[in-house]
Amino acid sequence: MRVLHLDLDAFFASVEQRDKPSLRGKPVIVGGLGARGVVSTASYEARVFGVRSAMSMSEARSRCPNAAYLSGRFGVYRAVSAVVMARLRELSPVVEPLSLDEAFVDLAGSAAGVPSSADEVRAVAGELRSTIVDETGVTASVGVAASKLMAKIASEQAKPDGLVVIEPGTELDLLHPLPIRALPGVGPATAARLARFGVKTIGDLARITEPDLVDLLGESHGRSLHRLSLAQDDRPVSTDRESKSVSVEDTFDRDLTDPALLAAIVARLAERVAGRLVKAGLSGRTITVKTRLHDFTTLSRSATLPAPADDVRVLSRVATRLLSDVDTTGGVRLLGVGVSGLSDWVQDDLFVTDAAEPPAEEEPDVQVEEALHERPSWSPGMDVVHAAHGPGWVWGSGRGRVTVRFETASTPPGPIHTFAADDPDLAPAPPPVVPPPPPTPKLILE
DNA sequence: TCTGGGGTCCTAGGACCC
DNA sequence: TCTGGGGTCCTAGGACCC
Repeated sequence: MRVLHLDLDAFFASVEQRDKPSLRGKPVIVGGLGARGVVSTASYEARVFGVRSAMSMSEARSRCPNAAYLSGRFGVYRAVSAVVMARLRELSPVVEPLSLDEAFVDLAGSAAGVPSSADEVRAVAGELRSTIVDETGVTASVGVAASKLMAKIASEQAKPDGLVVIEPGTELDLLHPLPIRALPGVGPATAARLARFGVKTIGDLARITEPDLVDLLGESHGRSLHRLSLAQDDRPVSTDRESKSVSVEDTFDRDLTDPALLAAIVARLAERVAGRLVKAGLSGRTITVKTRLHDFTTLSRSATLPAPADDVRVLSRVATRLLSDVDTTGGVRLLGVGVSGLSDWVQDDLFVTDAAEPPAEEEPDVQVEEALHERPSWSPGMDVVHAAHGPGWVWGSGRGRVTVRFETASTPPGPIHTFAADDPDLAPAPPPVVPPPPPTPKLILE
């Protein structure tokens, strides 16, 4: 009984009810309020009406028209979450957050050591739960068991606002009657596949031999589910998980078709990704553009650079080039830009101390040049122009016209103005104006 | 008005190398 | 001379999780 799993109950909705007493005891639904929003969290009062996470808001509204619909205040949720995580770290430094509202704790990392009896576990977990309610005003469900798997199953059983401790040796009694969907890693597709073989419960699953499961689900998935079905789980609680990708995506209220507009949007998404990379001190080699078409088919196009980049211009150029490989004529409902293959060093650093490196210095420019040659003369989101209104970004282009938004990194957003493509007023900006602002110099010490 | 946004991990095929 | 075998990297897609 060394692993503790904590899950805050209907977290976002609970925070809203805490801060707005008129919402207490009432159905509260937090999610996207736009035309294509989905439910992020439904309070327990809303769940009575069948409202669930990931359900479309339109369905939620028809099931529960009288609920309070809120878009969410993520800054507040982050702050509450930080308080909770801090309490967990007092219990043991070995904490693995899974999201804002969920974390594992390895109690073996605590100064007090692993609680030796179930009573002791109950005392520790009970105190934790009451501290959290006192300090944050939201309730937590807690599970404690010998492994991550069983701790998570236990906290699920404990919901809402409860505590379940699984004593060693009793795991299979609890696990085997549960539906296979209760196992982490069994989603709709895997459940449907297993159902065709009459596998409904975790106990059914445990009776399938490992080779059969591997045949059915593949090497990795088959092996791991076989082990989990027998409550065999030695995955460690790991504190320092480095992020592997950074991405940004937007779903539009209606499908978009204008190629110039799509290109401009991809360029802005690339800017947002670049901003987050720079802020985190990261750069990445592989750039991916995600496109969801009108019929929900999802395509991705990616390109890998010779060296990691975090530069807006590089990311924008590559992303728009990747988008141009996709047939968007039928309409696009979502665009996204992501960067993976991350490094925590920045290639164009001003002070590179290791003189032996790098040939990487030149190579990204080759990519940039290539990308440039494949694009029209005015590139949304990338080219900066200097016209009657002052400096601005090219926001859209095509069909003989160019849309300019008068804004640069150093000026606030200005008006959007449309020019004829051959308008003499439309001149490339002098080089010094080109954003982004110079990054603050970083010194590589190692 | 069906179906968000941020991630992780896996698979499969092809290129390329030894 | 008629066909290996393993490893790595890259791309695209898909399942899954919160």
